[in-house]
Amino acid sequence: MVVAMPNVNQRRTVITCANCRLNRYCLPAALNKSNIKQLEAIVDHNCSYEKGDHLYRQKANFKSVYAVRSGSFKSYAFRYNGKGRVNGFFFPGEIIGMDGISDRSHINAVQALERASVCEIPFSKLESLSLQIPDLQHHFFALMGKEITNDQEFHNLLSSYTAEERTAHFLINLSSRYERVSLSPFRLLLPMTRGDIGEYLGLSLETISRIFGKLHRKGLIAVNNREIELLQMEPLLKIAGCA
Amino acid sequence: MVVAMPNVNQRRTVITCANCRLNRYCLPAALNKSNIKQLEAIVDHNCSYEKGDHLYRQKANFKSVYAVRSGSFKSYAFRYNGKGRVNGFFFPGEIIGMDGISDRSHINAVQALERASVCEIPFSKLESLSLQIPDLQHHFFALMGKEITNDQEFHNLLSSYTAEERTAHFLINLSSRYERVSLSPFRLLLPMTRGDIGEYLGLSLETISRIFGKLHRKGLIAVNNREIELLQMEPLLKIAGCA
DNA sequence: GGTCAATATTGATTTAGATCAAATAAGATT
DNA sequence: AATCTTATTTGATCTAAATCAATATTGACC
Repeated sequence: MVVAMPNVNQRRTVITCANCRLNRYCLPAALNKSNIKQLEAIVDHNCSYEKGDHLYRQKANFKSVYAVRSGSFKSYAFRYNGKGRVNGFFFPGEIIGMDGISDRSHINAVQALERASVCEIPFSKLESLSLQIPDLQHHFFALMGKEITNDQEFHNLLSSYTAEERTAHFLINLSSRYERVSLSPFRLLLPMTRGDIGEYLGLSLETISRIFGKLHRKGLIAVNNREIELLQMEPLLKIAGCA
Repeated sequence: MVVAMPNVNQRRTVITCANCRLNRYCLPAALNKSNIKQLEAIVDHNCSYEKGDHLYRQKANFKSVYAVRSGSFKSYAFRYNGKGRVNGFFFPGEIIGMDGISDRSHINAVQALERASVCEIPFSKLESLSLQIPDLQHHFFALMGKEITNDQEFHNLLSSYTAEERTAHFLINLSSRYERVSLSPFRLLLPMTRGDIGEYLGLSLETISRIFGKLHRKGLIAVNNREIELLQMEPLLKIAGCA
Protein backbone atom coordinates (compact mmCIF):
# COMPACT_ATOMS: atom_id res chain seq x y z
CA MET A 1 0.00 0.00 0.00
CA VAL A 2 1.28 3.41 -0.94
CA VAL A 3 1.44 5.68 2.07
CA ALA A 4 0.17 8.95 0.72
CA MET A 5 0.16 11.00 3.88
CA PRO A 6 3.44 11.35 5.76
CA ASN A 7 3.43 11.14 9.50
CA VAL A 8 3.87 14.37 11.33
CA ASN A 9 5.55 15.22 14.61
CA GLN A 10 5.90 11.57 15.47
CA ARG A 11 7.96 10.47 18.41
CA ARG A 12 10.60 13.19 18.00
CA THR A 13 9.25 15.93 20.22
CA VAL A 14 6.36 16.19 22.61
CA ILE A 15 3.32 16.82 20.47
CA THR A 16 1.49 20.05 21.15
CA CYS A 17 -0.79 22.28 19.10
CA ALA A 18 1.79 25.05 19.43
CA ASN A 19 4.52 23.04 17.71
CA CYS A 20 2.32 21.08 15.26
CA ARG A 21 3.09 21.92 11.67
CA LEU A 22 -0.63 21.74 10.88
CA ASN A 23 -1.71 24.38 13.37
CA ARG A 24 -2.27 26.94 10.64
CA TYR A 25 -5.04 24.76 9.17
CA CYS A 26 -6.44 23.05 12.18
CA LEU A 27 -8.44 24.22 15.19
CA PRO A 28 -5.68 26.50 16.56
CA ALA A 29 -5.75 28.50 13.32
CA ALA A 30 -7.86 31.27 14.79
CA LEU A 31 -6.27 31.43 18.24
CA ASN A 32 -3.56 33.46 19.94
CA LYS A 33 -0.78 31.81 21.92
CA SER A 34 -2.45 31.84 25.29
CA ASN A 35 -5.66 30.46 23.85
CA ILE A 36 -3.73 27.71 22.11
CA LYS A 37 -2.37 26.67 25.52
CA GLN A 38 -5.95 26.35 26.77
CA LEU A 39 -6.92 24.29 23.73
CA GLU A 40 -3.92 22.00 24.17
CA ALA A 41 -5.05 21.24 27.66
CA ILE A 42 -8.22 19.54 26.43
CA VAL A 43 -6.73 17.71 23.46
CA ASP A 44 -5.41 14.16 23.51
CA HIS A 45 -2.54 14.11 21.03
CA ASN A 46 -1.73 10.42 21.22
CA CYS A 47 -4.10 8.37 19.13
CA SER A 48 -2.71 6.28 16.30
CA TYR A 49 -4.30 3.75 14.01
CA GLU A 50 -3.26 1.03 11.61
CA LYS A 51 -4.75 0.60 8.16
CA GLY A 52 -8.27 -0.74 8.48
CA ASP A 53 -8.69 0.31 12.13
CA HIS A 54 -11.88 2.12 12.96
CA LEU A 55 -11.78 5.53 14.58
CA TYR A 56 -15.40 4.91 15.41
CA ARG A 57 -18.25 2.71 14.20
CA GLN A 58 -21.69 3.63 13.00
CA LYS A 59 -24.04 4.52 15.87
CA ALA A 60 -21.12 4.84 18.26
CA ASN A 61 -21.66 7.30 21.08
CA PHE A 62 -20.49 10.75 20.15
CA LYS A 63 -18.09 12.30 22.60
CA SER A 64 -15.26 13.82 20.59
CA VAL A 65 -14.24 15.31 17.31
CA TYR A 66 -10.87 14.41 15.86
CA ALA A 67 -8.24 16.37 13.97
CA VAL A 68 -6.24 14.24 11.54
CA ARG A 69 -2.54 14.58 12.32
CA SER A 70 -1.15 12.09 9.81
CA GLY A 71 -2.42 9.51 7.34
CA SER A 72 -5.96 9.46 5.98
CA PHE A 73 -9.42 8.14 6.72
CA LYS A 74 -12.66 7.38 4.95
CA SER A 75 -16.14 7.67 6.38
CA TYR A 76 -18.95 5.44 5.25
CA ALA A 77 -22.44 4.46 6.26
CA PHE A 78 -24.97 1.75 5.72
CA ARG A 79 -28.40 3.29 5.77
CA TYR A 80 -31.75 1.67 6.44
CA ASN A 81 -32.00 -1.10 3.84
CA GLY A 82 -28.29 -1.83 3.77
CA LYS A 83 -27.37 0.52 0.98
CA GLY A 84 -24.19 2.17 2.06
CA ARG A 85 -21.52 4.34 0.66
CA VAL A 86 -18.26 6.03 1.34
CA ASN A 87 -19.24 9.62 1.98
CA GLY A 88 -16.00 11.32 2.88
CA PHE A 89 -12.22 11.26 2.94
CA PHE A 90 -10.13 13.01 5.58
CA PHE A 91 -6.57 14.28 5.37
CA PRO A 92 -4.21 15.98 7.84
CA GLY A 93 -5.58 19.14 9.38
CA GLU A 94 -9.18 18.15 8.71
CA ILE A 95 -11.82 17.54 11.37
CA ILE A 96 -13.65 14.22 11.71
CA GLY A 97 -16.74 13.54 13.76
CA MET A 98 -19.25 16.29 13.06
CA ASP A 99 -21.68 13.57 11.98
CA GLY A 100 -22.38 12.93 15.66
CA ILE A 101 -23.01 16.40 17.00
CA SER A 102 -26.76 16.66 16.52
CA ASP A 103 -27.88 13.22 17.69
CA ARG A 104 -24.97 12.48 20.03
CA SER A 105 -24.26 9.35 18.02
CA HIS A 106 -22.27 8.97 14.82
CA ILE A 107 -24.24 8.24 11.66
CA ASN A 108 -21.06 7.15 9.85
CA ALA A 109 -18.20 4.80 10.55
CA VAL A 110 -14.67 6.12 10.05
CA GLN A 111 -11.78 3.87 9.08
CA ALA A 112 -8.06 4.49 8.55
CA LEU A 113 -6.97 4.04 4.93
CA GLU A 114 -3.34 3.69 6.04
CA ARG A 115 -1.33 4.11 9.23
CA ALA A 116 -2.67 7.31 10.69
CA SER A 117 -2.97 9.42 13.81
CA VAL A 118 -5.42 11.94 15.16
CA CYS A 119 -5.82 14.40 17.99
CA GLU A 120 -8.95 13.75 20.01
CA ILE A 121 -10.93 16.76 21.22
CA PRO A 122 -13.72 15.98 23.69
CA PHE A 123 -16.69 17.91 22.39
CA SER A 124 -18.17 18.96 25.72
CA LYS A 125 -14.82 20.48 26.67
CA LEU A 126 -14.62 22.17 23.30
CA GLU A 127 -18.06 23.66 23.92
CA SER A 128 -17.05 24.94 27.37
CA LEU A 129 -13.87 26.42 26.01
CA SER A 130 -15.79 28.02 23.14
CA LEU A 131 -17.85 29.93 25.68
CA GLN A 132 -14.65 31.44 27.04
CA ILE A 133 -12.82 32.02 23.77
CA PRO A 134 -15.03 33.86 21.26
CA ASP A 135 -12.51 33.22 18.48
CA LEU A 136 -12.78 29.49 19.06
CA GLN A 137 -16.57 29.54 18.94
CA HIS A 138 -16.43 31.65 15.81
CA HIS A 139 -13.89 29.34 14.20
CA PHE A 140 -15.83 26.20 14.99
CA PHE A 141 -19.01 27.72 13.57
CA ALA A 142 -16.97 28.50 10.47
CA LEU A 143 -15.62 24.93 10.29
CA MET A 144 -19.11 23.49 10.52
CA GLY A 145 -20.32 26.03 7.98
CA LYS A 146 -17.55 24.91 5.63
CA GLU A 147 -18.65 21.31 6.04
CA ILE A 148 -22.18 22.38 5.11
CA THR A 149 -21.16 24.28 1.98
CA ASN A 150 -18.87 21.43 0.91
CA ASP A 151 -21.71 18.96 1.27
CA GLN A 152 -24.01 21.21 -0.72
CA GLU A 153 -21.50 21.59 -3.52
CA PHE A 154 -21.31 17.84 -3.49
CA HIS A 155 -25.09 17.61 -3.80
CA ASN A 156 -24.76 19.66 -6.92
CA LEU A 157 -21.94 17.47 -8.23
CA LEU A 158 -23.92 14.27 -7.76
CA SER A 159 -27.13 15.63 -9.19
CA SER A 160 -25.80 17.22 -12.35
CA TYR A 161 -22.26 16.21 -13.28
CA THR A 162 -21.17 13.42 -15.64
CA ALA A 163 -18.78 10.66 -14.61
CA GLU A 164 -15.84 12.46 -16.21
CA GLU A 165 -16.73 15.77 -14.56
CA ARG A 166 -17.11 14.15 -11.16
CA THR A 167 -13.81 12.33 -11.46
CA ALA A 168 -11.94 15.43 -12.59
CA HIS A 169 -13.52 17.37 -9.74
CA PHE A 170 -12.39 14.70 -7.31
CA LEU A 171 -8.79 14.93 -8.51
CA ILE A 172 -8.78 18.74 -8.42
CA ASN A 173 -10.28 18.72 -4.95
CA LEU A 174 -7.68 16.24 -3.72
CA SER A 175 -4.96 18.29 -5.33
CA SER A 176 -5.87 21.42 -3.41
CA ARG A 177 -6.21 19.52 -0.15
CA TYR A 178 -2.78 17.95 -0.67
CA GLU A 179 -1.27 21.31 -1.44
CA ARG A 180 -2.71 22.72 1.77
CA VAL A 181 -0.57 20.31 3.78
CA SER A 182 2.54 20.88 1.67
CA LEU A 183 2.25 17.77 -0.46
CA SER A 184 2.67 17.97 -4.19
CA PRO A 185 -0.62 19.08 -5.77
CA PHE A 186 0.43 17.45 -9.04
CA ARG A 187 1.55 14.03 -7.93
CA LEU A 188 -1.27 12.45 -5.97
CA LEU A 189 -0.70 9.23 -4.06
CA LEU A 190 -4.18 7.92 -3.48
CA PRO A 191 -4.75 6.08 -0.21
CA MET A 192 -8.14 4.79 -1.36
CA THR A 193 -9.25 2.14 -3.88
CA ARG A 194 -11.11 2.75 -7.12
CA GLY A 195 -14.06 1.18 -5.36
CA ASP A 196 -13.92 3.78 -2.59
CA ILE A 197 -13.77 6.59 -5.14
CA GLY A 198 -16.67 5.07 -7.05
CA GLU A 199 -18.87 4.80 -3.98
CA TYR A 200 -17.98 8.34 -3.03
CA LEU A 201 -18.82 9.73 -6.47
CA GLY A 202 -21.87 7.57 -7.08
CA LEU A 203 -20.15 5.64 -9.88
CA SER A 204 -19.00 2.06 -10.35
CA LEU A 205 -15.36 1.21 -9.81
CA GLU A 206 -15.10 0.19 -13.46
CA THR A 207 -16.22 3.66 -14.49
CA ILE A 208 -13.54 5.27 -12.31
CA SER A 209 -10.94 3.09 -13.97
CA ARG A 210 -12.27 3.90 -17.43
CA ILE A 211 -12.37 7.64 -16.77
CA PHE A 212 -8.79 7.57 -15.50
CA GLY A 213 -7.92 5.83 -18.76
CA LYS A 214 -9.81 8.40 -20.77
CA LEU A 215 -8.13 11.35 -19.03
CA HIS A 216 -4.80 9.60 -19.57
CA ARG A 217 -5.48 9.17 -23.30
CA LYS A 218 -6.30 12.88 -23.46
CA GLY A 219 -2.87 13.56 -21.98
CA LEU A 220 -4.29 15.26 -18.90
CA ILE A 221 -3.06 12.80 -16.28
CA ALA A 222 -0.61 9.93 -15.90
CA VAL A 223 -1.87 6.88 -14.05
CA ASN A 224 0.33 4.38 -12.27
CA ASN A 225 -1.92 2.36 -10.04
CA ARG A 226 -2.44 4.55 -6.94
CA GLU A 227 -0.18 7.30 -8.21
CA ILE A 228 -1.94 9.91 -10.33
CA GLU A 229 0.00 12.73 -11.89
CA LEU A 230 -1.92 15.80 -12.99
CA LEU A 231 -0.23 16.90 -16.22
CA GLN A 232 -2.49 19.67 -17.52
CA MET A 233 -4.38 21.59 -14.89
CA GLU A 234 -6.30 24.02 -17.11
CA PRO A 235 -8.26 21.42 -19.08
CA LEU A 236 -8.77 19.40 -15.90
CA LEU A 237 -10.14 22.43 -14.08
CA LYS A 238 -12.42 23.07 -17.02
CA ILE A 239 -13.80 19.53 -17.03
CA ALA A 240 -14.20 19.71 -13.25
CA GLY A 241 -16.31 22.81 -13.71
CA CYS A 242 -13.88 25.06 -11.83
CA ALA A 243 -12.83 27.18 -14.81
CA MET B 1 -50.64 28.23 -6.90
CA VAL B 2 -51.53 26.05 -3.97
CA VAL B 3 -50.45 27.59 -0.70
CA ALA B 4 -49.10 24.65 1.20
CA MET B 5 -47.84 26.40 4.28
CA PRO B 6 -50.33 28.43 6.30
CA ASN B 7 -49.25 31.77 7.65
CA VAL B 8 -48.58 31.92 11.34
CA ASN B 9 -49.03 34.66 13.89
CA GLN B 10 -49.75 37.17 11.20
CA ARG B 11 -51.07 40.63 12.03
CA ARG B 12 -53.22 39.43 14.95
CA THR B 13 -50.81 39.82 17.83
CA VAL B 14 -47.36 41.29 18.21
CA ILE B 15 -44.98 38.61 17.01
CA THR B 16 -42.51 37.34 19.54
CA CYS B 17 -40.57 34.13 19.99
CA ALA B 18 -42.42 33.56 23.25
CA ASN B 19 -45.82 33.48 21.57
CA CYS B 20 -44.81 31.92 18.24
CA ARG B 21 -46.42 28.55 17.71
CA LEU B 22 -43.18 27.30 16.17
CA ASN B 23 -40.98 28.02 19.15
CA ARG B 24 -40.79 24.35 20.09
CA TYR B 25 -39.00 23.61 16.80
CA CYS B 26 -37.10 26.77 16.16
CA LEU B 27 -34.15 28.46 17.84
CA PRO B 28 -35.95 29.06 21.17
CA ALA B 29 -36.47 25.32 21.55
CA ALA B 30 -33.57 24.91 23.95
CA LEU B 31 -34.03 28.11 25.96
CA ASN B 32 -35.73 29.11 29.18
CA LYS B 33 -38.07 32.10 29.37
CA SER B 34 -35.52 34.71 30.32
CA ASN B 35 -33.15 33.52 27.59
CA ILE B 36 -35.96 33.65 25.05
CA LYS B 37 -36.43 37.31 25.94
CA GLN B 38 -32.77 37.93 25.17
CA LEU B 39 -33.10 36.10 21.86
CA GLU B 40 -36.21 38.08 20.93
CA ALA B 41 -34.25 41.27 21.37
CA ILE B 42 -31.92 40.44 18.48
CA VAL B 43 -34.52 38.98 16.10
CA ASP B 44 -36.38 40.93 13.44
CA HIS B 45 -39.81 39.32 13.19
CA ASN B 46 -41.17 41.36 10.33
CA CYS B 47 -39.91 40.09 7.00
CA SER B 48 -42.42 38.87 4.44
CA TYR B 49 -42.00 37.80 0.85
CA GLU B 50 -44.17 37.20 -2.19
CA LYS B 51 -43.85 34.16 -4.42
CA GLY B 52 -40.67 34.46 -6.45
CA ASP B 53 -39.04 37.03 -4.16
CA HIS B 54 -35.48 36.34 -3.17
CA LEU B 55 -34.50 36.15 0.47
CA TYR B 56 -30.95 36.52 -0.77
CA ARG B 57 -29.02 36.01 -3.99
CA GLN B 58 -25.97 33.92 -4.67
CA LYS B 59 -22.76 35.56 -3.41
CA ALA B 60 -24.75 38.01 -1.31
CA ASN B 61 -23.00 39.19 1.83
CA PHE B 62 -23.76 36.95 4.76
CA LYS B 63 -25.03 38.78 7.78
CA SER B 64 -28.01 36.82 9.10
CA VAL B 65 -29.64 33.48 9.34
CA TYR B 66 -33.40 33.23 8.93
CA ALA B 67 -36.07 31.13 10.60
CA VAL B 68 -39.04 30.39 8.35
CA ARG B 69 -42.24 31.56 10.01
CA SER B 70 -44.72 30.80 7.22
CA GLY B 71 -44.69 29.66 3.63
CA SER B 72 -41.77 27.90 2.00
CA PHE B 73 -38.52 28.54 0.16
CA LYS B 74 -36.13 26.79 -2.15
CA SER B 75 -32.37 27.29 -2.30
CA TYR B 76 -30.46 26.86 -5.52
CA ALA B 77 -27.06 27.58 -6.93
CA PHE B 78 -25.34 27.96 -10.25
CA ARG B 79 -21.82 26.69 -9.89
CA TYR B 80 -18.77 27.46 -11.99
CA ASN B 81 -19.78 26.47 -15.52
CA GLY B 82 -23.42 27.40 -15.15
CA LYS B 83 -24.67 24.02 -13.99
CA GLY B 84 -27.06 24.72 -11.21
CA ARG B 85 -29.55 22.97 -9.11
CA VAL B 86 -32.14 23.31 -6.42
CA ASN B 87 -30.39 22.00 -3.33
CA GLY B 88 -32.87 22.57 -0.56
CA PHE B 89 -36.43 23.30 0.50
CA PHE B 90 -37.32 25.13 3.69
CA PHE B 91 -40.51 24.98 5.73
CA PRO B 92 -41.72 26.72 8.90
CA GLY B 93 -39.42 26.32 11.89
CA GLU B 94 -36.40 25.58 9.71
CA ILE B 95 -33.26 27.70 9.52
CA ILE B 96 -32.03 29.25 6.27
CA GLY B 97 -28.64 30.79 5.63
CA MET B 98 -26.00 28.45 7.00
CA ASP B 99 -24.51 28.36 3.51
CA GLY B 100 -22.90 31.73 4.25
CA ILE B 101 -21.31 31.14 7.64
CA SER B 102 -17.89 29.94 6.57
CA ASP B 103 -17.09 32.36 3.76
CA ARG B 104 -19.27 35.25 4.92
CA SER B 105 -21.08 35.12 1.59
CA HIS B 106 -23.95 32.88 0.52
CA ILE B 107 -23.14 30.14 -1.98
CA ASN B 108 -26.84 29.66 -2.75
CA ALA B 109 -29.74 31.87 -3.67
CA VAL B 110 -32.98 31.45 -1.73
CA GLN B 111 -36.38 32.17 -3.24
CA ALA B 112 -39.92 32.09 -1.85
CA LEU B 113 -42.08 29.35 -3.41
CA GLU B 114 -45.23 31.12 -2.22
CA ARG B 115 -46.14 34.05 0.03
CA ALA B 116 -43.89 33.56 3.03
CA SER B 117 -42.33 35.20 6.06
CA VAL B 118 -39.17 34.75 8.09
CA CYS B 119 -37.54 35.97 11.26
CA GLU B 120 -34.12 37.47 10.63
CA ILE B 121 -31.38 36.74 13.15
CA PRO B 122 -28.18 38.76 12.68
CA PHE B 123 -25.42 36.20 12.97
CA SER B 124 -22.88 38.32 14.80
CA LYS B 125 -25.48 39.04 17.48
CA LEU B 126 -26.34 35.36 17.62
CA GLU B 127 -22.67 34.59 18.19
CA SER B 128 -22.39 37.14 21.00
CA LEU B 129 -25.51 35.83 22.64
CA SER B 130 -24.26 32.26 22.28
CA LEU B 131 -21.23 33.18 24.38
CA GLN B 132 -23.59 34.22 27.17
CA ILE B 133 -26.15 31.43 26.85
CA PRO B 134 -24.49 28.00 26.78
CA ASP B 135 -27.78 26.35 25.80
CA LEU B 136 -28.01 28.57 22.75
CA GLN B 137 -24.48 27.76 21.65
CA HIS B 138 -25.13 24.08 22.21
CA HIS B 139 -28.40 24.23 20.30
CA PHE B 140 -26.91 26.05 17.35
CA PHE B 141 -24.05 23.56 17.16
CA ALA B 142 -26.73 20.87 17.14
CA LEU B 143 -28.69 22.62 14.37
CA MET B 144 -25.60 22.90 12.20
CA GLY B 145 -24.75 19.29 13.01
CA LYS B 146 -28.22 18.27 11.88
CA GLU B 147 -27.72 20.11 8.62
CA ILE B 148 -24.47 18.18 8.13
CA THR B 149 -26.00 14.78 8.79
CA ASN B 150 -28.97 15.59 6.54
CA ASP B 151 -26.63 16.56 3.74
CA GLN B 152 -24.64 13.36 4.21
CA GLU B 153 -27.74 11.21 4.10
CA PHE B 154 -28.58 13.02 0.92
CA HIS B 155 -25.15 12.22 -0.48
CA ASN B 156 -26.02 8.59 0.10
CA LEU B 157 -29.42 9.00 -1.53
CA LEU B 158 -27.99 10.57 -4.68
CA SER B 159 -25.15 8.11 -5.02
CA SER B 160 -27.04 4.87 -4.55
CA TYR B 161 -30.81 5.17 -4.79
CA THR B 162 -33.01 4.64 -7.87
CA ALA B 163 -35.45 7.23 -9.15
CA GLU B 164 -38.36 5.53 -7.40
CA GLU B 165 -36.46 5.25 -4.12
CA ARG B 166 -35.41 8.89 -4.22
CA THR B 167 -38.92 10.07 -4.98
CA ALA B 168 -40.46 7.96 -2.22
CA HIS B 169 -37.81 9.23 0.18
CA PHE B 170 -38.64 12.80 -0.80
CA LEU B 171 -42.32 12.29 -0.06
CA ILE B 172 -41.65 10.58 3.27
CA ASN B 173 -39.24 13.31 4.26
CA LEU B 174 -41.76 16.00 3.36
CA SER B 175 -44.44 14.14 5.25
CA SER B 176 -42.47 14.16 8.50
CA ARG B 177 -41.54 17.81 8.11
CA TYR B 178 -45.20 18.71 7.50
CA GLU B 179 -46.26 16.72 10.53
CA ARG B 180 -43.72 18.58 12.66
CA VAL B 181 -45.57 21.83 12.00
CA SER B 182 -49.01 20.30 12.52
CA LEU B 183 -49.90 19.86 8.88
CA SER B 184 -51.35 16.61 7.62
CA PRO B 185 -48.51 14.15 7.00
CA PHE B 186 -50.73 12.27 4.54
CA ARG B 187 -52.06 15.04 2.35
CA LEU B 188 -49.13 16.98 1.00
CA LEU B 189 -49.67 20.24 -0.84
CA LEU B 190 -46.45 20.75 -2.73
CA PRO B 191 -45.28 24.33 -3.15
CA MET B 192 -42.65 23.34 -5.71
CA THR B 193 -42.80 22.23 -9.35
CA ARG B 194 -41.87 18.80 -10.70
CA GLY B 195 -38.87 20.54 -12.17
CA ASP B 196 -37.74 21.75 -8.74
CA ILE B 197 -38.12 18.24 -7.32
CA GLY B 198 -36.22 16.79 -10.24
CA GLU B 199 -33.31 19.17 -9.84
CA TYR B 200 -33.24 18.50 -6.13
CA LEU B 201 -33.21 14.72 -6.59
CA GLY B 202 -30.88 14.67 -9.58
CA LEU B 203 -33.65 13.45 -11.91
CA SER B 204 -35.49 14.93 -14.87
CA LEU B 205 -38.92 16.44 -14.34
CA GLU B 206 -40.38 13.82 -16.65
CA THR B 207 -39.03 11.09 -14.41
CA ILE B 208 -40.64 12.69 -11.34
CA SER B 209 -43.95 12.75 -13.18
CA ARG B 210 -43.58 9.14 -14.26
CA ILE B 211 -42.63 7.94 -10.79
CA PHE B 212 -45.65 9.72 -9.31
CA GLY B 213 -47.72 7.89 -11.92
CA LYS B 214 -46.09 4.59 -11.06
CA LEU B 215 -46.64 5.02 -7.30
CA HIS B 216 -50.23 5.96 -8.08
CA ARG B 217 -50.75 2.83 -10.19
CA LYS B 218 -49.37 0.79 -7.28
CA GLY B 219 -52.03 2.39 -5.10
CA LEU B 220 -49.51 3.98 -2.76
CA ILE B 221 -50.32 7.61 -3.46
CA ALA B 222 -53.03 9.72 -5.07
CA VAL B 223 -51.86 12.52 -7.32
CA ASN B 224 -53.85 15.60 -8.11
CA ASN B 225 -51.44 18.08 -9.58
CA ARG B 226 -49.67 19.66 -6.57
CA GLU B 227 -51.68 17.67 -4.07
CA ILE B 228 -50.19 14.30 -3.18
CA GLU B 229 -51.97 11.96 -0.84
CA LEU B 230 -49.95 9.23 0.83
CA LEU B 231 -52.25 6.22 0.93
CA GLN B 232 -50.03 3.39 2.12
CA MET B 233 -47.15 4.43 4.32
CA GLU B 234 -45.55 1.04 4.96
CA PRO B 235 -44.74 0.19 1.34
CA LEU B 236 -43.70 3.80 0.76
CA LEU B 237 -41.34 3.72 3.74
CA LYS B 238 -39.95 0.46 2.43
CA ILE B 239 -39.27 1.87 -1.03
CA ALA B 240 -37.78 5.00 0.55
CA GLY B 241 -35.39 2.75 2.44
CA CYS B 242 -36.73 3.74 5.85
CA ALA B 243 -38.21 0.36 6.76
C1' DG C 1 -64.81 34.20 -20.19
C1' DG C 2 -60.82 33.98 -23.26
C1' DT C 3 -55.99 34.12 -24.19
C1' DC C 4 -51.31 33.08 -22.90
C1' DA C 5 -47.64 31.22 -20.40
C1' DA C 6 -46.20 27.91 -17.31
C1' DT C 7 -46.59 23.29 -15.74
C1' DA C 8 -47.52 18.43 -16.13
C1' DT C 9 -48.28 14.11 -18.51
C1' DT C 10 -47.26 10.60 -21.72
C1' DG C 11 -44.84 8.26 -25.55
C1' DA C 12 -40.67 7.15 -28.54
C1' DT C 13 -35.87 6.99 -28.76
C1' DT C 14 -31.23 7.45 -27.18
C1' DT C 15 -27.35 7.01 -24.13
C1' DA C 16 -24.31 7.15 -20.09
C1' DG C 17 -22.98 4.32 -17.08
C1' DA C 18 -24.10 -0.22 -14.68
C1' DT C 19 -23.50 -4.91 -14.71
C1' DC C 20 -21.47 -9.15 -16.08
C1' DA C 21 -17.27 -11.43 -17.21
C1' DA C 22 -12.39 -12.27 -17.92
C1' DA C 23 -7.73 -11.27 -17.66
C1' DT C 24 -3.89 -8.83 -15.36
C1' DA C 25 -1.34 -6.79 -11.83
C1' DA C 26 -0.07 -5.65 -7.26
C1' DG C 27 0.49 -6.74 -2.35
C1' DA C 28 0.31 -9.81 1.47
C1' DT C 29 1.44 -14.26 3.53
C1' DT C 30 3.86 -18.38 3.91
C1' DA D 1 10.34 -17.29 -4.37
C1' DA D 2 5.55 -19.18 -4.58
C1' DT D 3 0.89 -18.81 -3.47
C1' DC D 4 -3.16 -16.38 -2.46
C1' DT D 5 -5.94 -12.52 -2.09
C1' DT D 6 -7.27 -8.08 -3.38
C1' DA D 7 -7.31 -4.43 -6.69
C1' DT D 8 -7.32 -2.88 -11.45
C1' DT D 9 -8.12 -2.87 -16.27
C1' DT D 10 -10.64 -3.90 -20.32
C1' DG D 11 -14.40 -5.75 -23.19
C1' DA D 12 -19.39 -7.02 -24.16
C1' DT D 13 -24.00 -6.35 -23.03
C1' DC D 14 -27.90 -4.38 -20.71
C1' DT D 15 -30.87 -0.94 -18.58
C1' DA D 16 -32.51 3.06 -15.95
C1' DA D 17 -33.25 7.33 -16.79
C1' DA D 18 -32.31 11.26 -20.04
C1' DT D 19 -33.71 13.46 -23.96
C1' DC D 20 -36.72 14.65 -27.61
C1' DA D 21 -41.40 15.51 -28.83
C1' DA D 22 -46.24 16.18 -28.56
C1' DT D 23 -50.38 17.03 -25.84
C1' DA D 24 -53.00 18.28 -22.00
C1' DT D 25 -53.84 20.83 -17.98
C1' DT D 26 -53.55 24.61 -14.86
C1' DG D 27 -53.22 29.12 -13.38
C1' DA D 28 -52.45 34.09 -14.46
C1' DC D 29 -53.84 38.08 -16.63
C1' DC D 30 -56.59 41.00 -19.73
